[in-house]
Amino acid sequence: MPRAGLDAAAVTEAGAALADEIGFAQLSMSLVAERLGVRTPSLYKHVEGLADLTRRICILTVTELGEAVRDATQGRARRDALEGAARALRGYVKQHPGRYATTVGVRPTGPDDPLAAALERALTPLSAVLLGYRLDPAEETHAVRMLRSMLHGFATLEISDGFQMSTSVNTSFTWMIDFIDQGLKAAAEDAAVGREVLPQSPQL
Amino acid sequence: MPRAGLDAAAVTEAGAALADEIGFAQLSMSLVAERLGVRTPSLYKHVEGLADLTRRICILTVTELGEAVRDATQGRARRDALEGAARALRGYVKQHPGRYATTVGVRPTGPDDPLAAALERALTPLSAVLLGYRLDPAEETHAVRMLRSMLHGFATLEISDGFQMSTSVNTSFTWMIDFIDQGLKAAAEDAAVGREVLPQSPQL
DNA sequence: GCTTTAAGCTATTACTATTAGCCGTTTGGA
DNA sequence: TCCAAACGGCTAATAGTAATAGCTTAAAGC
Repeated sequence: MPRAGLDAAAVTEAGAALADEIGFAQLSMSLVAERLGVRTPSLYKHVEGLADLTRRICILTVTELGEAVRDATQGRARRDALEGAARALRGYVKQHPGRYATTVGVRPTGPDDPLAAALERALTPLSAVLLGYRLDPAEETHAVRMLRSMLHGFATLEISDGFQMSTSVNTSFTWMIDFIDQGLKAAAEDAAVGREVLPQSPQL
Repeated sequence: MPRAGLDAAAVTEAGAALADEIGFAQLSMSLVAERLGVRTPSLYKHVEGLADLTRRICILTVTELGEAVRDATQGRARRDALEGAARALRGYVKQHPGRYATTVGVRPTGPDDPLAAALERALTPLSAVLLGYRLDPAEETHAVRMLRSMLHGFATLEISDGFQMSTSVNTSFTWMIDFIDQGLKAAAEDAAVGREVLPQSPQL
């Protein structure tokens, strides 16, 4: 019996691809094994089980997503960066709905969990986008959470075909980006007014 | 053998309660049967299977959610109504995470699907909230979608403990409501400027 | 009170994940 | 180069899942 040359990464990649094709809910160890031309129990030499496989796909996804958002915001600022990040995330989710589904409802088990690091790396470019708006530092966490909520919510509703009406989803998406951009500008102006009264004013 | 007096509604309610307690992913026909003091196959006299049960829980959830949002916005307008709707939705999801999980990734099969009607009823109060801001009618669908995305995204991230930092999630939530309220006001002003040039101006 | 309907049941089938243990391949050291 | 140990595939078996078939009896209607 020849070896298939598998390892954890290959099993994870096969599982991720399969999840995108048939949906995360339909993902099973047997189907992953079948795709790899191997019997089901063989997978357990590389991953600990379905839960472990799901977790590995999740980490892969968060990593890929973070890189996509980072690439899309490099060298851009404010609205350009915001739009780049938003479109990158939306595009990734549309292209990899099965992978993305593995990320909902999981959280790091501890600070040394590789998922924690991946999540932090993925959120960094979002923070960077907001940095360009020069918000009140106290507001930044709130803004990241809002941005994340909106993008995550939009993407999940879109892939499940949650938007009923025929109105263009693309137009709604652009409208939403504009809405956030305008709101962040306004919030930044408020913050700038606050900064003016400080001694080390940036205007001088 | 005495009868348990079950029907589809009772099975659905038991399933919904169980999903809230143990999580939707752990929901099974056997556990629902156990909770109702009945053998598993007996459930099939009332629901067609796990998929059907899930669908029924989903419809129940969307209905309850719509009622909660409607009650929370009755007699209020603009920011008050917005905050009421947002808090009602967030509160429901926190209280019924299992029920809510059944609603992600499902969509009506057709126009006569009871889920379609329930969804429309649930979205009506959201539209009503936005009506108070007197947006450009062409923007209203976009605004509903944005609002839905943000609230859905925030709620799902919160119940999965997706927000890492220690910064208060409550504060972030209020900040987000303010952000939207301010943005809608600004968008409404733009729309009002557009209306001014029309003959039947509302100012007169 | 009898008949019909329907709600429970047991038994069974066909999946699923997972573990135990075998056996041949590959690899690394003498 | 050969041998041993580690490792990656396998078969077989266990337990839990959804779902169906068909029996039996309780409830409802004439």
